[in-house]
Formats: sequence, C-alpha cells, structure tokens
Amino acid sequence: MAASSGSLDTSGNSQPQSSSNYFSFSTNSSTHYPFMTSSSFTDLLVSNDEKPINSTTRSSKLADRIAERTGSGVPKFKSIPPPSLPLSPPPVSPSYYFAIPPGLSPTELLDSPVLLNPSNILPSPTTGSFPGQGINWKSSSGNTQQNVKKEDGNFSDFSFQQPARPSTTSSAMFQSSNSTVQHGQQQTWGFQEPAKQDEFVSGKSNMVKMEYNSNSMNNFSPEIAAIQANPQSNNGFQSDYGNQQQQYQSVREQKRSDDGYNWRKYGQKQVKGSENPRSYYKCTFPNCPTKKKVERSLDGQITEIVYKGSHNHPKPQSTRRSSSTGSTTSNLAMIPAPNSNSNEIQDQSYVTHCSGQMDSSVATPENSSISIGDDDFDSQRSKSMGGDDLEEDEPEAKRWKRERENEGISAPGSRTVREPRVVVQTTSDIDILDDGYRWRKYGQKVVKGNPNPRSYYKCTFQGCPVRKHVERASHDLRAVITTYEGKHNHDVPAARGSGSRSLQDHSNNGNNNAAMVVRPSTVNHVSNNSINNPTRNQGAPPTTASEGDMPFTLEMLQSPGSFGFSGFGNLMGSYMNQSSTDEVLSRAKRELEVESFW
DNA sequence: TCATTTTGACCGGTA
DNA sequence: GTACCGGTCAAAATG
Repeated sequence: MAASSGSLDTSGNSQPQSSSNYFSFSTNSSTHYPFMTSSSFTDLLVSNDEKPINSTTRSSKLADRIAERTGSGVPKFKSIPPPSLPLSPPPVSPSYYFAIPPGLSPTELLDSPVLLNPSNILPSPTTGSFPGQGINWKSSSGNTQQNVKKEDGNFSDFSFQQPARPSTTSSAMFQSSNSTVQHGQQQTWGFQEPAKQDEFVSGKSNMVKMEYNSNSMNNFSPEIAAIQANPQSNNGFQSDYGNQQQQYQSVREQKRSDDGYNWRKYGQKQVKGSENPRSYYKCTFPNCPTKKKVERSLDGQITEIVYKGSHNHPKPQSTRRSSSTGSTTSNLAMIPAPNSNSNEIQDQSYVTHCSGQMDSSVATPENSSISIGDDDFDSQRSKSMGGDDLEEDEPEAKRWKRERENEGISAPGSRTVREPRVVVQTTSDIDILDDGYRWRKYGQKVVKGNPNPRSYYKCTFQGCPVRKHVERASHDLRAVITTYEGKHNHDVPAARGSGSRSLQDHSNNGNNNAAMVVRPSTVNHVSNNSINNPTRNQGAPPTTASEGDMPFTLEMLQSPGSFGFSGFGNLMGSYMNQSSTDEVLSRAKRELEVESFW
C-alpha cells in the first residue's frame, strides 16, 4: 500500500499519493495531542531548510514513540508526533521559515493534528482532516505564524518567498496561535499576484489552512500565505496556549492587509443562523464585478470570507489602505501569478473560513481554500476577461442553485459555519476522500435537525451515480456522519495506491442510502463514548475500534493505503512498520464490516 | 470635499 | 399571497 509506508490519510486530499513526501496529518478528532508540544512541533520544523524531510532519520524515534504511546503503534498514529520538520527563525527568506519538499503537500502538512487546537477544532467531516487544519499551530504552540507559498500543481515548490519588505511585526513565522489560512483550490484569476510576501512578513492572520487540490490547482498564489505576526514573540510555536487571548488581542490591534484589492463596503447584515454580522464588499475598481462577503465574529475575528466574481483588472498597485477590512493594501507589485493566465479569470465564489483573527488579506480569491460556485461544479471553467462576469454568471449560478436545491442542496456561498464556527472544514473542489474514490463537492447545506453543514459530494467517475454527504452529528461535533447514496459502477481509482479496496466496498458500494456514522478519529485518551454511531446507539455494540482505544474514522479506514496520515506516512515511512499497518488495516476492515451492517 | 462606512429600506427568490 | 431571508441600494453619517 502506498500510503504504503504507513501513510495515514483521511484527509481525502486529491493529491496523488506518490512516493514523494506526501505529508498529511489527518484526524477526525478534536483531541489533544500531547505529543504535540511546542517543542515537538518545533522539532517538527527544525533544520530542514527546504529539504524533504528525511523520515528515515527520524523514523526510529517516532516509531519508538508510537510504540510507546500506543502500544500497537499504527492504530494510534494520531498520537504520534510528527517527524521533525525544518523550522527555524526566519532569517531572511520566508522560504527559510517553512519549506516543504517536492511532493509534499503543504495541505497535509498543515493538516497535521499536531497542529490543532484540541479545544475547539474539529476535523472536516469530509476529509477527516481538521478544519482549520493546515496550520493551526496554536494547538501546540499557542501562537504560530506561518508563511506559506502555495506550491504548484506538482507541489514541487512549496516554500516561502522572501518578503517584499520587512515585516512590521515579527520576524518569526509560525507564531500565530490559531490563524488559519485556507487555500485549497487555486483558481486562475487574472492578475494574480505571485505573492504577497509582505503579508507573510507582516503577519496578519493566525490560522492558516492550506488546502491543495492537485486536480484543480492551476495557480499558485503566494497569497495563500497568511501570517499572523505575533508582536510579542519572535519565537513562534509558543507552547503557552494560555497566551492565545493575548495573542488574539495583539492580532486584532495590528490587523491589516488585505488581498491587494480595494473594497468598498456596501452593506452589512445579520444573517440567520449566525451570530456574526456579514459585511458585503465590492471591488472599487470601476466595473469590476467582484464582491466578497466577510463574516466576522462579535469580537471582530473574521470567520468566513466568500468571494464572488472575478476581478477584471490587475491588482492595484496603490499603497493606500484598503478600506473594507481595515487592512492595508500593501506595496504589491502587479505581477501575474505563476502559471496564471492573465487572460483567464474564473468567476467563482471563494469561501474561506478563518479561525482567529484572520484578516481578509489571507483569504483571497487566490488563496482561499474553497472554491464554491459555478466553477465548483463546472470544473475549472475559465472565462475570458471581462466586466460582465457577474452578470453572466449570475443566471448560471441561480440555475445551479435551483438545481441543487431541487435536490435538497443549497447553493454555494450559502455556507454557514456554525459552532464551532471558527473551525473550518474545507474541501477541495475534487477530493479523493478517504474512501479512495474521487469526489466532487457539489453542495453544502444545513439541514434540519443538525446545525452543522452537510457537505455533498458526487463521485467524479464518469457516469457513476454515487453521491455521499458528510456532516457532523448534531449531538456530538466530533462525530461525523457519512451517508452514501448509490453504488459505484467502477473500481476504486488506483491513484492512491493499493489499499483497502475491500474496505471501500464495505462502506460504500454495499450501502445504498445507508447512513453511516463515522466516529471521529478521537485519539489520545479521548473517550469514544460520546461519538458513537447513532445507529449503534440503538443497542448496537461498539465496534472493535471502540473497544480499543483507537477509533477509526471511516475515511481513515477507507483511504487506500492510508490511515489518516496520507503522505505523512511516507514521511514517517519507517515509523510505521508494514506489519503494524496491515494489522490495522485488517482491524479496520473488520470494524467497517461491523459498521456496515448497522 | 471626498471617500468610506453605517444602516434602514427595498428587492427578488424561495418556502 | 405572505413571510422569510440574503443581498443590495442609497441616504446619512463619519473620518
């Protein structure tokens, strides 16, 4: 199995699992990761300047820890500290701050559970990865700052770029405690900036969630990087979680930046289902149809940003401050983003959920992690430049909305993040969800009886009717309910290695309209009691996993050759010995078999 | 004076 | 037909 090397992956990232260092920490639980102490993570990021993490060198150490902490090792991978990653105080180049070797998915790297704040972060029900996962350094460091440059489709170049100008706030990256920058699918926007490097430096947002979609990622916009400078610390990765509030405050005070465009606020509303006011912004550029919605929590933290439309103009060079979000338009050069086609602008909505004091700057159309909108369902449709994007798309969007809603699915953009709101769940346009199949998210909706949004996916295989939706259980946010509809008329894509095809069959093919609750991958001493499968609550016995101390998520188990640590397994490689992995698989399979029959 | 924000009203879609 | 809701408008307020 590819994840082979014990790769644990529940993230569902579409990034092909290659032999390269596919780094993924995925989890489905909001559990503590004791192993993830600040020092641990510091370790994680230590001294590997732009070099692939040498898993082998650390393998034994990690393996030891695994064995030590879990007893059986693999099944409890989540409690396994990540391998050391290079991280050292950024002397000059952001790349110095954080470099990910080719083939290593930053997304997954950032998805590392070790980076999560167990207190309120929940994993994406769809990917099994943590919302806001990505870089949520706060879990361990309390304050972490991250600068990230989005890698290209090959993930061959993931590194931080040298800041265009000196940071005004901090010299350390990875300081933010709960900043999340999500950027998954990088759409082609005309005039994308190569990087807002200054933002890296200036640090604006805290939690950075990066999500990559290899299938659709066309461009790399450095803007994906979000940094929350912590004026109070240069060390980053502070382990003192208790400083978070203080950090928050600091962040708020120094809030600045933006996505480089100028916005005018034209409305604000209190939307239903959210206690957070939503602000509406328009791009101030003449005839530019681009709009964005920014939802902020009562304390001013941006919790969601949705972009609509596309800019039909270059990013202003102006250095004046952007109005909308109290951020500044930094001295940005109007440079087309790498791989971008200036003639193409995709009209779409970008949704970025933020955690912490994320500033709008970090959530730009270029860098937002979720692309929901026309293109979301009409993969990567490009449009020629023009000012009529909005007008043109509107009907289609409406049509889509109508169609989706006819199916009981809400339109994109209507996504509402509920408590824990700040935690984000993100999904790429096309995901290889944990069950090994490729899924395209086509909608999301909050359904009755459950305040948590339900993500809707279709199997991307041509002609395959299978759909599934994933949601968190209302009674327990840690519980994820995955419901499959239909039956695959094809084999599991082999892209991600051999793995648990049989598991897939059990969990998916064999279940038509069968609701299945997937227990969150609670790990590390977290009780499973509260996250039982509702169906199981009807007298069903616990699964084998629950019997033990390491519950598996369906996604985890189904992911071919993965256990939630996709890619990471590669990194970890030897951390997980094959026998253990097989054992886990076998165990997982048994569990699934049990679950499938409930 | 101008740009921007605020905020109540209005509009269109939907149930 | 009506109410609800999200989105937008536009006058007033603000800096």
